[in-house]
Amino acid sequence: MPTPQTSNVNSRSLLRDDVYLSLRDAIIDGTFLPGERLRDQELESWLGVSRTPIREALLRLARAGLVSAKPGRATIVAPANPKIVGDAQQIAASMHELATRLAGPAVTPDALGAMEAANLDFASALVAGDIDLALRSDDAFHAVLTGLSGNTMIADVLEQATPLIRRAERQRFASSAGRESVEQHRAIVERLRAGDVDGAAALSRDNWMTLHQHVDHADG
Amino acid sequence: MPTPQTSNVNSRSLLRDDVYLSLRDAIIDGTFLPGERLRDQELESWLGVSRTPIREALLRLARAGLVSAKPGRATIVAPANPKIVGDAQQIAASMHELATRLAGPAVTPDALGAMEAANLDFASALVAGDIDLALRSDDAFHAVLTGLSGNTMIADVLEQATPLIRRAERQRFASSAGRESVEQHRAIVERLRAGDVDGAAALSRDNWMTLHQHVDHADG
DNA sequence: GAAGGGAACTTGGCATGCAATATACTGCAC
DNA sequence: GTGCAGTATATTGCATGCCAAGTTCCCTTC
Repeated sequence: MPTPQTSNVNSRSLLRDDVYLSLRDAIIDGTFLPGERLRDQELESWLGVSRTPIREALLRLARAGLVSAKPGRATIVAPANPKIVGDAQQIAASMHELATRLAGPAVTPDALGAMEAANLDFASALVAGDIDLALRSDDAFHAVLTGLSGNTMIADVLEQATPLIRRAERQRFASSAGRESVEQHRAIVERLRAGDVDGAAALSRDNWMTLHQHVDHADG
Repeated sequence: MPTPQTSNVNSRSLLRDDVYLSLRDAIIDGTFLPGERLRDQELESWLGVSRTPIREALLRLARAGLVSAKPGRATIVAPANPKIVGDAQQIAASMHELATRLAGPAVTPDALGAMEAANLDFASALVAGDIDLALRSDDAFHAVLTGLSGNTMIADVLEQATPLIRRAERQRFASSAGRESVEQHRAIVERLRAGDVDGAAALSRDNWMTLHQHVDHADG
């Protein structure tokens, strides 16, 4: 469990954001299992903060689909629902397709280099079986394009849709899916280098939809 | 200004949701102007509820980009930024394109009839100059497809991206843009009726991007 | 012994009080 | 007169208390 950092006062960090990140990561990495009840009081003593920032964070998590809050009854970690994960991946695929299309004209050799570097990290992390690093490298790869797109809302939507996907991926991460992704990443960079923005955008979408197929067979 | 409904107790309606809707509509219809300060205390006496549900609603509005919260300083209505509105419209266009593509196979004659009816309401509302009814009819038109898509997250994302667009549209609603939309709606229904899902999806996207052009010249 | 009802406990939603910080104003010095 | 510093106020973030709704368990009754 990550220690809550309450001593960081210079950047005016908000407790509710820290709590959100802590809970989000805990749900993604399986510290809190699907269906598990999240009692305010437990989280209160767990994170060392009051109920207010915790409830604000839980509201965000509920909107992201990671927790399911039944007013007056209970707040539980959202059960792993393949249908919902598929929905989230369709959203993510559309966003990455859009980001790639928008980033196309702004792509520089440096950006392509960064993407290749992230893809290499991704590949070696897969070989080493380091799922954590693999997912972070995957994020880094796509973050190049979302950043270059110039549309800041894309990141907001993705930040809302991706956690659900990540949790499912982590639960059953088929290395074959990862290896396919490495090849798809390479193809995206190649298309961008060739100036084929439409092709790169389609590949970005496919990249997120093919991952979907592996998750689709999961059942919580 | 809408009167706050606090007497509705039968359906376990949450105060924070009522507050969110009230504030959202007030910002969209110009009751609260861009840059205007939103003091918790004022809203407290305004809506007749405590600060807690108000702050929870403001957090949602901040994530939707309708309010800009500077921690410890002030919370203001987000200034009308054409760039941000354009970003939101790219998101909305992608979502509607995706929804149309997904809804394609599930489209029924009844659904097409509902869309045509909504489009007629939309057209007559434009003629009558009833912007409120026009926007609601436009929503009803597209809601048919988002509902048929089977992807519930699409509605969530749209509910987050659309208010920004609606506010801008309302500020300077060129009736010409509306008339173009009527024709585009008709074309979408026609393509769906002909079984051309790809064409309908492309038109759905274009429909939201062309609206964008009219908003783009606005400046807050 | 089983089923129904009621009471107590659990839990989350809402209200309110406290603390910290940013801004603005005022007073003093140069 | 201007610039800086100190203080006061206003406003948000955080903590806590209260209340209603739901669930569970036990007691009573058939």
